[in-house]
Amino acid sequence: MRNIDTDKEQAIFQAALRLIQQEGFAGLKMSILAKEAQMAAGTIYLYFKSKEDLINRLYITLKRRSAKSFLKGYDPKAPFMEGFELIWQNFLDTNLANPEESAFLEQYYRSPYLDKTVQDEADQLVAPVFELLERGKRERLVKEAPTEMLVAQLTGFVAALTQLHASGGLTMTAAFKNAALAMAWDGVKR
Amino acid sequence: MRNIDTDKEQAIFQAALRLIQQEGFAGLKMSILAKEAQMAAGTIYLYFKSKEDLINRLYITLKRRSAKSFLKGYDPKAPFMEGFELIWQNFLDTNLANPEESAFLEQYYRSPYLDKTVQDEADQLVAPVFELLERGKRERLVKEAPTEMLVAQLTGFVAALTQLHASGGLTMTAAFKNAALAMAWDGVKR
Amino acid sequence: MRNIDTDKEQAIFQAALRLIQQEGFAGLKMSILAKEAQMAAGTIYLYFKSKEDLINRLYITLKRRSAKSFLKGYDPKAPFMEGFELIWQNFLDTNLANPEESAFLEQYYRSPYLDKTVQDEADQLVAPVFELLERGKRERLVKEAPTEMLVAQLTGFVAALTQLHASGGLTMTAAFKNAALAMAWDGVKR
Amino acid sequence: MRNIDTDKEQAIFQAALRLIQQEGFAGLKMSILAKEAQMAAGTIYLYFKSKEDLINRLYITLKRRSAKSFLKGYDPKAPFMEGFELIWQNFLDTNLANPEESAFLEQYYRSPYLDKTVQDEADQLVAPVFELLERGKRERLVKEAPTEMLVAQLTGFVAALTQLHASGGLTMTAAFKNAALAMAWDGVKR
DNA sequence: TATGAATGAGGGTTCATTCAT
DNA sequence: GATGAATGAACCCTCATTCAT
Repeated sequence: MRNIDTDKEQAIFQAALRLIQQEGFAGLKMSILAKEAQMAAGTIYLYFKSKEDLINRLYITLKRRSAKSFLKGYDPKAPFMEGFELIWQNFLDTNLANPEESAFLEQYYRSPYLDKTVQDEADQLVAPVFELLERGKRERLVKEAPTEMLVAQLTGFVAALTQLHASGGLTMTAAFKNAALAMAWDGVKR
Repeated sequence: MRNIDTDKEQAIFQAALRLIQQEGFAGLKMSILAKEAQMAAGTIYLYFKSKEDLINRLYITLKRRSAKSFLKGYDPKAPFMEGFELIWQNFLDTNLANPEESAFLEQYYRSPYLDKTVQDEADQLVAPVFELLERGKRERLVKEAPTEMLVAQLTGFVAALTQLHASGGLTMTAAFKNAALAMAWDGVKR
Repeated sequence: MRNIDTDKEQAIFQAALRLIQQEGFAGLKMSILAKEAQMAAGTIYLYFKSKEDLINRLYITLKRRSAKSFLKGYDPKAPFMEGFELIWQNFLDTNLANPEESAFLEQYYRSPYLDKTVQDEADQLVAPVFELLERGKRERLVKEAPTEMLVAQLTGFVAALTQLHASGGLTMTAAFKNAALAMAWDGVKR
Repeated sequence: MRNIDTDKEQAIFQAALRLIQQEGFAGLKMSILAKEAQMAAGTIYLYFKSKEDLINRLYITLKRRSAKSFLKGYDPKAPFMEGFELIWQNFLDTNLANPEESAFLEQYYRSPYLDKTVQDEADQLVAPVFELLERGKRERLVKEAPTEMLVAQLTGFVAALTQLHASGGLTMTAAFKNAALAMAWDGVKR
C-alpha cells in the first residue's frame, strides 16, 4: 500500500501558487494544476474536497505562514520602536521573498471563493500589529489617526512595493529598504 | 447630438463595472452582462470584438477618466505644495467615489486579459505625478528616494483606504481626509 | 433571430426514451442524448435546468400522457363492467404500444432522480382506477380485498405482459388480448 | 470448515444488496461497497474480476437462492393444486422476506450489465413452474392461455405486491396472503 | 492476501461566441 | 442594427480500476 504523502498537499499548494502568479486566478484549472504538481487530476481530490476547499485552505495556510514570519522575534514587551522596525522589516522581507503569495492573497479577496469564516480567522492573525500601533498612540509616538488608517498606509505601501519589485520596476537594495522604513515611519509617527 | 453607438458602449461599460464590483471579475459573464445592460448577448459583439477587447477598452477608458479627474485644476507651474495637495485630494476623492472602478483596475492587473500596449498607454497618464514628485525632490521638499517608491507609498495608501472604505471598515469624514493627507505628506516629505 | 422551437423539448424527450430503452437509465449520457436528438450538448440546457430536471419532467409528461390515454372514453357513470373493460384494454394497448415509456417509468422509481412531489402528482392521475374498483366492491362485483392489492394484480400483470411483448417473448394477438382480459377480470371478480 | 474466500464474497454480496436497496443501482459505487463490506476497495477485485462480474454473479446467486426457496418442499408428483399453492406461497413469502433481492433482480434486467448467458441460466431455474402450469392445462384445471401469459400474471402480481409491501403501502397479514392466493388462482384457473 | 492511494477516462454543466432571423 | 437560440470546447469532478507496499 502506498502511504499517504503529506508532501502531496504541499506540492499542490506550490503548484497552485505558481500557476496563479503566472496566469492569475483564472489560470488555476484543476487539470493544469494536476500536471504542474505532477499527479493525476483525481489525486487532488484525495487531499481537497473541491477547488473551493483548495483555495480556502491555501489562503489560510499562507496567512498563517505570513503572520508567523512577520511576527518572528517580536516581543510585545520590548520598546515600541524596536517592535515597529522589526515587524516592518519582517513584513517587507516576507512579501518581497514570496511574491506569488502576495499575488494570491490579493486576488483571493475579490474571488468568488472568499469565505467569511476563513477571512475572519485570517484577520485575527494581524491583531498584534493593531495592538502595537495602539500602544504607539498611547505612548504619544504615533499619530492620533484611526488604527485602520495607519495600517492602511503601511500595508498599502508594502503591497505596492512588492508588486513593483515583482514586476521588475525596482530592485530593493539594503539602502532602499532603509529608505522605505523611514518613509513608513514618517507616515505614521507623531 | 447623441451618438447611439457610444450610448450602448457606455451602457455596457456601466453594467460591466457593476457586475465586477458585485461578483468580482469571475462574475462577468457575457450573457449576464447583456441582461444587466438591457440588450441581447449578440449586441455586445457589435460594439466589442470579444470579451478581451471589452475589458481592455474598459480599462483604458477608466484610466483616462481617472487621470482626467485627479489632474483636474492641476497647474504644473503652481507651487509644489499646492499641486501635491490638489492631486492627492483629487485622487483620494476620485477613488472613494468610484469604488467599482478601483475594484476593476486592481483585478485587471492580474487577469489574463492584461495587454502590454494598453498598460503602457495607461502608464503615460500618470506621468505628471512622477514629474511633480521629481520636481519636489529638486526643490528639496521631498525625500531623496526613487520616485517609484514615493508613488508606491501614495498609491498604495489610497488603494488600501479605498478598499477599507468600500468594505465599510471606515467612514471618510473631512477630518479623516485631512489626517490622511498629513500622513501621505509626512511619508514623502523631506 | 431563431425562434424558440417547442419541438426541441419533444425531440429531447423522444431521444431520451430511445436511449433509456436501448441502454437503460445508465445509458442516458447528456452528450449522447444531444447527439441522438441532433443538437449540441449545451442546447439541452436551454430547455432543461439539469439532467434531474429533464428526467422529472419526462416522467410527469409520460404519466400524464399515459393517464390521458387509458382514461380515454371512460365515463364514471357508465356501468361498472363497461368501465373496467375500457380501462383495461386502453391500459394494455397503451403499454404495448409504448414500451419505452414503460421501461422508463419502471426505472424512474428506483433512480436517484425520484422526486417526492412529482411522484405524488403522478399518483393523483391513477385515482379514477382506485375509485372504479371501490365502486366495484360496493356493487358486489369485485372481491373484498384491499384496493391496492387489486391494483397490484392488474398493473403487475400488464407490466409483465409489456415486458414479455417487448422482449419478443409473446406476440399479442386479439385473441391473446381477450384471454388477458378474462384473466385480469377473473383475478379480481367476486 | 470455513471457506475464507466465500465469506468475503458473501460479505460483498450482502453489502451490495443493502446499498442497492437503499440508493438504487446507481448507488452501487465500488469504494462505498468496500466500506460497507468492511474491506479495502482493492480487495473486492481479488474476488471479482470487475463490477460487471460482481453484478452478474450476484444475480445468478440470488436467482438460485430464490428458486431453491420457492421450490422448497415441492413434489412434481403431488396433486396439481397442492403444488400450485405451495409454490405460490413460497414465492410470495420469499419475495416479501427479501425485498432487496427483488429490487436488485428488477434493476438488473434493465442494466448495462445484463449478460445473455447468465440470463439464460436463470430462466432454466423457473422451468418447474412452467411445467407445473402446463400440467395444469392438461388436467383441465388451468386456462388455455400461453404459459408465458399465465406466468406473467402470477409473477407480475408478486412483484407489484412486494414493491407495495416494501414501500409500506400494505402490511401483509395472513388473511391478506390468503386473499392474494385466491386472486392468483382465480386469475389462472379454468 | 490485503490495503488504500493513485490513476485518468469520461460524465454533467457552463459560457464566450456565432448566426439565422 | 438587434436579437437570443444554438453551438461546442473546456471546465470541475467522480469513480472503476490498478499497483506499490
